[in-house]
Amino acid sequence: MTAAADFRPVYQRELDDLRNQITSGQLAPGDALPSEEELAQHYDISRSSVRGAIRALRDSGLVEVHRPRGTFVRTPPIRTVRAPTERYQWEKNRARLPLAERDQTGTSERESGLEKDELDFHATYERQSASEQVASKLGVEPGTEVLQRIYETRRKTTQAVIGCSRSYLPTRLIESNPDLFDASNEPWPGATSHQLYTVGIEIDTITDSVTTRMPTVDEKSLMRLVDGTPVFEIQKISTSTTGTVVEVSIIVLPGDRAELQYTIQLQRWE
Amino acid sequence: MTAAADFRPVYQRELDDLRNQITSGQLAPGDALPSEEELAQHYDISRSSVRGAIRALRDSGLVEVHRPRGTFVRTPPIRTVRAPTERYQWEKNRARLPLAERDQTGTSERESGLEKDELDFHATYERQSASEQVASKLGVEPGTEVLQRIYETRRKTTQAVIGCSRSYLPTRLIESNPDLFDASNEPWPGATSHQLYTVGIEIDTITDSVTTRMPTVDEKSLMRLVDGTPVFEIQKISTSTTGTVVEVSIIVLPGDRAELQYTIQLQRWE
DNA sequence: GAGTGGTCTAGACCACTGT
DNA sequence: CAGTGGTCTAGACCACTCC
Repeated sequence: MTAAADFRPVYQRELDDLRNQITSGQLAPGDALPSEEELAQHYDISRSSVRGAIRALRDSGLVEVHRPRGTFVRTPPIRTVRAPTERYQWEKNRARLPLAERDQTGTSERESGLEKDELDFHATYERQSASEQVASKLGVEPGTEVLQRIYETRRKTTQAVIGCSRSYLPTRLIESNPDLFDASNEPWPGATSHQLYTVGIEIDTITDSVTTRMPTVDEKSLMRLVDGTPVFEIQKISTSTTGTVVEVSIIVLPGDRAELQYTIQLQRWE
Repeated sequence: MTAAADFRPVYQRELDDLRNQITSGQLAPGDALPSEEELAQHYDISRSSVRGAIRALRDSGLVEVHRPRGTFVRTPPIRTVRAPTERYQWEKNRARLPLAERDQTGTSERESGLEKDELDFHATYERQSASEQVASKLGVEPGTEVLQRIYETRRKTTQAVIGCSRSYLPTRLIESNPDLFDASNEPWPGATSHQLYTVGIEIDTITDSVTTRMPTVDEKSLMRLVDGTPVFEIQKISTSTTGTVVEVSIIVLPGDRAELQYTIQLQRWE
């Protein structure tokens, strides 16, 4: 039914209308949208069509649903800057400091801008044989024994995961220090840089390969991601001063709350 | 109707089933899914519910729809690696080479792995007053005159946009060379590095701030993105050897076909 | 012309929240 | 208890492509 002056799908009118109201600020962040029933009556369309429009708004991150309270204009999330260029150097410098200083601040606190007691940190260790993918990155044969370490940092208040990483180290490189196989030593003061330092390894180069994708179902609920939020996946490869790949990490970060900052210093002319 | 042995939504059974078939390889990339009607009969649910499941599969990038041919298992797209760490240095080095050498290969070809004649390159220039956002990045007063340059690189065959960037230069810095205001000189051999070289500017540091988000409606159709594909947005800030910000660029890349690779060289111990 | 997915309607019941 | 969004059904018509 209804006038067909418009050739586009019925719900487009509602979609455009709401989108305009939001981007123009007529509907401010935090404001509630009318209920689906009300919208259906207002635009004289069925509730299914209303839901189509709202889905489009969700997918583009403009609104979020708090069931069963209603649908609200989304407050743009604050992005935490992660600056690997400086961060990795900072970590390396800390590795040779005395324990007292290494123990001061962990990397997660430094970067998230949160205090130690606002964060829950969790580490799981497991000896594994390297999958094909990990092996090829590490430059070892598939099946070679590696130590898998899974790190999760959560906000204490909400228990939402802020960042999650899986790290792989060939066990052969680190077996001279049995402490490195014991997860209960985490959080290790001075992080991986210091752990490797105890077995005589110095990191020379780190390569971050950054990709973006939609989260898996698990990641979505773990990180409390709203619909239409992508994630960063960073593959971090650390090479030692002897040219060996010593660690591969896969880091997943919520795409709406993270910003990655890389600084490239160019060589001077002349 | 139907047995309620399962507490989850009706379409979950179909969703899990199809997801397994795809990840296990039972349904290979390129294979067609059964039609919505067939699926509805097979799982004994309504077509709307089938569509819910298919939408979830699309959103997680597992299938794509070629209307009205059918729904197909998606072939994982090939990611083109973009390595700014080397790329920016390469561009800078080229700036002082003779014209003949600068003219050889452009940056877009080098990085996309495609030949010059497979790409369509388009540039638009416009003098503007700086928006608040651009001005704050450039470190100038809002309203200061800037040159906006919009670059679009398309695949010649499909006309799909491979990358799009908007660059802003304060006109004051470059007014000594009128050629720099003429878009018909694009593609300029040696790119921005050489353009700035002609007005005596040497770039010292470049900072890339990488974020990820869902594309706007326009970006989605321009880049021919399938549903559930995020984009990278890179804010590139170039600083000259005198410490002045000379260029701000905003680069948007398709998230399913791009990979960003940054290399961090650490200082040696001792 | 057959078959596909896109859109749409007009109903219905549910779990959950806040009052 | 009222009101929300989530799920679901059983129909319908359409534009489009491929044969």
